[in-house]
Amino acid sequence: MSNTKGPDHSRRRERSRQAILAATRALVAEEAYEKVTIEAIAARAGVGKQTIYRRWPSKSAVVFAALLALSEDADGQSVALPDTGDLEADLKLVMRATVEEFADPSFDRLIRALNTEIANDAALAAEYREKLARPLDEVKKARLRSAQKAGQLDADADLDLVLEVLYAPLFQRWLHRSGPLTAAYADSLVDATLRAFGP
Amino acid sequence: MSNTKGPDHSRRRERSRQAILAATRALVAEEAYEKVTIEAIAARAGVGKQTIYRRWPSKSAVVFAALLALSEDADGQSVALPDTGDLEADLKLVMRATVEEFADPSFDRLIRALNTEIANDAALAAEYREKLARPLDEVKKARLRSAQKAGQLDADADLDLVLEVLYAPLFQRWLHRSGPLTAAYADSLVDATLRAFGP
DNA sequence: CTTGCAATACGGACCGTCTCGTTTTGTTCA
DNA sequence: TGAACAAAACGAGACGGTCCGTATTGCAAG
Repeated sequence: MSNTKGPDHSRRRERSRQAILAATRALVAEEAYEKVTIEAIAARAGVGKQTIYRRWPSKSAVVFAALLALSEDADGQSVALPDTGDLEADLKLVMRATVEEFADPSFDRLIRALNTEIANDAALAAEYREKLARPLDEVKKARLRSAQKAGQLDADADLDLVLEVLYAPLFQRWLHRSGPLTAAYADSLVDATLRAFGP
Repeated sequence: MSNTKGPDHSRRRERSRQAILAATRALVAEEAYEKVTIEAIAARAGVGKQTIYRRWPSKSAVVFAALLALSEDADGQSVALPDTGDLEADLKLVMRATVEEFADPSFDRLIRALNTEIANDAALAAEYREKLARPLDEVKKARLRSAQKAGQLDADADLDLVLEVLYAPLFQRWLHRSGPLTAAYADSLVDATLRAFGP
């Protein structure tokens, strides 16, 4: 009954949408961020500027959507942390992997662009926390809760605080380029966190 | 003998320089950062654009110089942390003060602008570390060394790591607006840090 | 034959460069 | 001492360029 009028143009819409997001990711990953303009994205995507403005209100929103789509593709896939029963080993594995991610120039540029937009747009920051940061944090907190049950972590620990102490130093060192991101550094963050919140 | 040629026009130079830096600070503190343009700075300072470009190569450099001048004014003044002999009390005092600083809207905008520029300009980031971050870190590390001698902190602790664990969570929570910055939060960071690096 | 689109023209903001004529400053000489 | 001068830095703003966000147009997918 519903939607019986007119042909289904949603496929065109979806194709151009994907072209725009892919072009945005490509440009952000390879160019200096100030060269990533709406006009450049449109040209790269083979799309009129109006088609971009029809969907998103600003460059920030496009960049965010492009990265959000990335994480949604990977959905249901690796959304679980290892749980071998050894919290220290599992965390070191994850933190070392994180360090390696940040070493990839494309990833670096992507996250740097995202952070630039987020730092100056409170609404976008809220959407980032809701749709990107929080789900990831929940996965990590699930692993920490498992450790609490196993007696490897203080049962009264504030898990948000634990995650901050674990990740924020890494993030800041990366953002400000204030020191090398090595596996040893990842390990020392895990060690410090476990000393602070161990049983 | 040297420098006998040409009159000393440094007074004019210095006056316009100060006008530019003051105008930049005022604009960054009160406007949305994207409205802070070279043309706006020049107009506010009552100065030609060329006078700005004669001294600094980019808006980033002007903004950085404006904030650097601020910190150099306060030089030799409060460049020491309290040392009552009680590390926990002293750190909580300092961290609570930091939390309050971030609550000031002008300070918030200033530091947010600085971070935006720094995150996307490696050369500027290096200058920031050298001239702003490092001196402050040295002051903090001096207090930590005193605590090490007093047996209140692990003598083998990596003091850079201690500072990161202490400050980075606060910085990240502020940057991403991911939670409230309260005195209780400041205290809990000190507590966690001291558990991690205590004697 | 309708609807969404690519392409492109448009006015506006700001960029960074470039003249202008003016003001400040130090020097020279009456 | 002070009037005249030359050098330097300056305020103002014109300029061509890029990108913005909007509006129009003709075409192609459905």
